[in-house]
Amino acid sequence: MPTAGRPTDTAAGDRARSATSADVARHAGVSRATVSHVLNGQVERFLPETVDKVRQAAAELGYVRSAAGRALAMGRSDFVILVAPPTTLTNLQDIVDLVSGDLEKLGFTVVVHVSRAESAQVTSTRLHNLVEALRPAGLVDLGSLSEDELLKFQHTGCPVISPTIGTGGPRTARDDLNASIGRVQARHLHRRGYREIVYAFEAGHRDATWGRERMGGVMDVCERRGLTKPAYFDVPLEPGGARAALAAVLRGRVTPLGIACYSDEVAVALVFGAASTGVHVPRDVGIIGTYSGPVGQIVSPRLTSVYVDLRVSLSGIRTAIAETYGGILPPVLPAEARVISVVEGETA
Amino acid sequence: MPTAGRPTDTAAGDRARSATSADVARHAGVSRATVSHVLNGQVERFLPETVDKVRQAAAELGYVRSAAGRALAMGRSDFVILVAPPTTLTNLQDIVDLVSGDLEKLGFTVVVHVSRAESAQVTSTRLHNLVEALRPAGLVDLGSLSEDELLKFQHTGCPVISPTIGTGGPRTARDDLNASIGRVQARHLHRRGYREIVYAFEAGHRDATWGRERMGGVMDVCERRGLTKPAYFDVPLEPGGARAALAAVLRGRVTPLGIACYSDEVAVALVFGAASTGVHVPRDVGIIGTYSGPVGQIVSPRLTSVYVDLRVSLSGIRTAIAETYGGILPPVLPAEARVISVVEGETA
DNA sequence: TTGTAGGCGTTATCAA
DNA sequence: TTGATAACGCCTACAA
Repeated sequence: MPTAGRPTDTAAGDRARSATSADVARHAGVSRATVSHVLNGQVERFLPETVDKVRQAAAELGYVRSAAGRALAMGRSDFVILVAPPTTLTNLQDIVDLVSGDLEKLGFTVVVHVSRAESAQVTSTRLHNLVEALRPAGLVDLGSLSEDELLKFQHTGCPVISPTIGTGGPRTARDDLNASIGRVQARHLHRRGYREIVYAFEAGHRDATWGRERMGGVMDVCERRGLTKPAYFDVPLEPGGARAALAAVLRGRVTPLGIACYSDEVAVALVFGAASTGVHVPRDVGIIGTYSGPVGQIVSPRLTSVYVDLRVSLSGIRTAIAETYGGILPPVLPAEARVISVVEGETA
Repeated sequence: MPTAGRPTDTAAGDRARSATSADVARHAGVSRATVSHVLNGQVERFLPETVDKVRQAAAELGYVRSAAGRALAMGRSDFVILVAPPTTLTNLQDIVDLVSGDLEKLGFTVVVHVSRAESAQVTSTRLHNLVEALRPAGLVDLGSLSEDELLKFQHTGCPVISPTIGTGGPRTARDDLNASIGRVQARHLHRRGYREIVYAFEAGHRDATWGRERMGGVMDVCERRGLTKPAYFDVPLEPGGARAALAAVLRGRVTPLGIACYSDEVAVALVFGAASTGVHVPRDVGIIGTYSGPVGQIVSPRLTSVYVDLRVSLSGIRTAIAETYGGILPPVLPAEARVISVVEGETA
């Protein structure tokens, strides 16, 4: 409930109250109902002449129907909330592009809700209020919402699209993508001969979205293959800190150590930390990151990393969108399109 | 106009129509008007007992007032649109945190609109529709909107907050921040003894937001100091490409060359490209980036870069928010707080 | 101190 | 083929 004092009138005084459907109706010499019908595509049942008049009037007046009015009448707005995970997503832009491209073609308006850092609790409440207030046509989760939350939102009557639900799979789809990242990392390290594996978080972000899931995947593989249960540690993204962290994990070890990293940044920090300590990569330690932008590939040594194909991993969501709203199905991806693949670098 | 077929009813059937103010009124045994008043802070004029009843009822029913209804009645919603620039903003999260922290304390809900890649034209239209439809309480521009657009939105009656306008300064505030980045880069390179300077864009992103402005700053300094007008070139974020690009600019040169880069990624790519070609940094070429995450600081050699302090550079916007809506002014920053500073690394 | 009534812009229903 | 009319949920003068 805004405490707001009226924002100072900044612009020129002719504050043009935007055109309403009544204005359009008047301008076209028809009734509001007609305007509504025509503008909603019920063109077939009107004289072409009438249709034109209405459209023209609307165009001339720059009429955009009020979301409020429409939402009120329909019980649901045309907004789709895209929930961005509280992760440093280097390519949020691209994701939004892909998703909202589909949706806007269907006449929806995408609005992004970025989860704030705070407690999960607070964040959840904020989103809940947003949903309750906006009555969106849908909620697109990129994978950061828990199943409980998803169900709660669905229960609101708001269709929910998420990797977890959209794929029709069981509750595991989302965890699975991230667990898979971990698994791929672990398998690669193991294949490369590292018999002991640890997991590296970014300092201060151990609870970063999906961190646990990814490490879970690593543990998974280790357990199945009879390796010792992986330890984990935090890496500050700053030379001294990274060096110290690395030194600490290596203390007392003799056999080569494989390090699966939460992100490419963490991995790069470790790689250079190692170099500056005389630890040889990949002989003494193997380091594999998680692709998060080009960083890892423009440095030398080139980072070994796990790449998640955006197009592929989003195709589940895009399909779900198409199914839910009757849009066009996204292009079918070649069978060999892999969501996760290893970028073979020089560090593991 | 959504073509949407009704989204399949997914959840259990007890689709709880959310509580309305009428429900709350009934539940509390008062009239809807009373509910409205109380919930909007007109507490003083009611019996404390009544106030409690209402609040309790609202809480019990999980009542959240409909944005639609409110917007319709008020002519303006409680949403504030935060326009994110079409740039890879590593820390969009942080920015949103800072800005929406202020706003949410005032009862507004922040919603992010990320400009898509497409043509400026299309993007502008999308935003325009969003504004027209949402009738937001305000529009916070992070600096990607042109003055014309800003004015157009203001004209809609929507208070606009932006670096350009918020600071009360002339049209230059925003350009200035970016031009300053360029100027600082150029000055640093010049001070370090590079007598010829060029500008490096990221390949495929020459039109990235602010790229021109930044290069403008570089040219500015060069001109004023009598250096030759800087050339510019594109750097692919990939080892081979970067190497080739570097080779091309260096061809035929003999004196040390200073390179001001659009981003740290570009800078890092060049640094490693140079290393692999036997070009010595910083002796043969000096490279200075623009801080965009920790990348530059975790590699060796540590990148010399220009750092833009988010807190400081956002304080203009936060102040504008406070002034516009009567919130609390952001903490006064120490005088020496510099928006832009040079991170002294080993590459220039 | 509380309630009544009218209107905000749109859509759906039904009558003309 | 069109147009009245009644919701939708909320806010606010104004009346009680």
